[in-house]
Amino acid sequence: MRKLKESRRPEILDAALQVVAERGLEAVSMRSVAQRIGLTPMALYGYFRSKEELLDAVLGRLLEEIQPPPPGCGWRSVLVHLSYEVRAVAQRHPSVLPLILTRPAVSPVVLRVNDLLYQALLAAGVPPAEIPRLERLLGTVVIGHVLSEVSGRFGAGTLDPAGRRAQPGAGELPGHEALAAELDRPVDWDAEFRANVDELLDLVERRSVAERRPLAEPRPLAEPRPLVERRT
Amino acid sequence: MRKLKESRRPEILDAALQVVAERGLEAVSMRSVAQRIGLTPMALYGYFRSKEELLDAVLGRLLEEIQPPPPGCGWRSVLVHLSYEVRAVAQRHPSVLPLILTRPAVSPVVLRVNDLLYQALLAAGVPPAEIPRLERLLGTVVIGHVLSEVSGRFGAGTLDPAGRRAQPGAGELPGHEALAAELDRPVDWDAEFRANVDELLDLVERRSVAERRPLAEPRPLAEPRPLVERRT
DNA sequence: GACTGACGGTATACACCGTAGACTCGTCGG
DNA sequence: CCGACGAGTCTACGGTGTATACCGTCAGTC
Repeated sequence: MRKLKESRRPEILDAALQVVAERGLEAVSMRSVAQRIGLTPMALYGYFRSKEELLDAVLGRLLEEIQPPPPGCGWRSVLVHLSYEVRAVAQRHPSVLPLILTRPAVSPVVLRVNDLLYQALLAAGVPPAEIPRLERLLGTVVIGHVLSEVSGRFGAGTLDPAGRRAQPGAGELPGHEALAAELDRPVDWDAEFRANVDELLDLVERRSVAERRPLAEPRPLAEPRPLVERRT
Repeated sequence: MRKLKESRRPEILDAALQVVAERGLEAVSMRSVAQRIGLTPMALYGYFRSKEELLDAVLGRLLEEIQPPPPGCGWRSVLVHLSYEVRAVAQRHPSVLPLILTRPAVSPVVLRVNDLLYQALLAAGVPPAEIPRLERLLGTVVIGHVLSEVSGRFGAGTLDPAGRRAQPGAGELPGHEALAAELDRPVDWDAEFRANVDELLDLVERRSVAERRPLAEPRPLAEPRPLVERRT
């Protein structure tokens, strides 16, 4: 039997990942990827219809690296675990990450992860009408944070606050001045990520019906607000 | 006096915005932009050192469209206003948005917006040590939501849930099945954005010291959309 | 054993891209 | 009048994605 056509797809994706790891995302071209495995650029078109489709496949491969949560742990642990896994994958392949918001990313693996999120939110006792929105919010926060961390939105702008304050006319930025001490302090991104996820999960917990377990810590008057009514 | 070189920068940025509005972000090239105002591609290099710098300037121009909040309104109104402004700008120029997370975006206008956020959080009574993180979280949620909405992460994948459930082996996605009714319902993205911002601001309020006003006070459910109308 | 597809891959070509370098002007101060 | 200068052009180079045509090699089948 001849070697199946599908059999070289992983090889090509590996090559693409190598290129992106070594020389950045914009160094990925059909020529550079093909050359790495001794092929002609046009050979890749037997496996992917376009460069776009190849990049989508690269992203899919990345997402397959996220490990499923250990069975039998509570909903909160599941959500925490998945958040950390996403961040870990992102940190392993920082240059590829921008694809995740540029491309629609509808792949089986995304479906599976989403399903785990749905199950966890169901187990948490969140009313079903709220679940899709909360799942999207959680995903947005996790992906948004990781992407900002990796692609520089949190980077130079935030890390050199002294220079930033000096830039415009003096006294133009009273907020920055009042917070100078805090802004100069280096940031522990791990801790910040943990705090954000934790806070989001508190929010989820507050949305759960029946308050199955009254929040362990005495949280001062967190009156659950009536939801904005959605219609349509 | 000779016409200053700086004088044509806005013209070039307008041309770039037209190109991106009509033919998408990847249709922006030095050639296409220059042609639109009757110039040679190389002429642009007198105003921008590279295409990258031009795109950064385009993004900066967009951010300048966001209107400052009307003076004298409360911290919560300020934050709501700014969130909605960002979303409005994004919806006016959806194709340009991916730049905002791809590029570091350190510009004076970003500084000014951040400063307004800092001031609002200070006014809310949030302890200073918490403010930088909360500002980043708020920004991440707003930008992440808008970007997901615009660039398709919320799009095809979520909008055709029936087809998605049919894709993998039956029974592989118990979460999706349990939520089928909810997932089939069309989504009101305006309402979802409002709800997310509102929830984040509740979170901010809960972080504020002294609980200056105990939240029992009836807050108008629907924040009236900022009245300030833009002109350009 | 010869014939026939199909398949993996190649070669060539095209239109386009960002941009470096040298060039041409029209205008200005002296 | 002259030199300087700055805005803009021309040409060219190396790179890109990919459409089209082509080729050798194998699996089966007669």
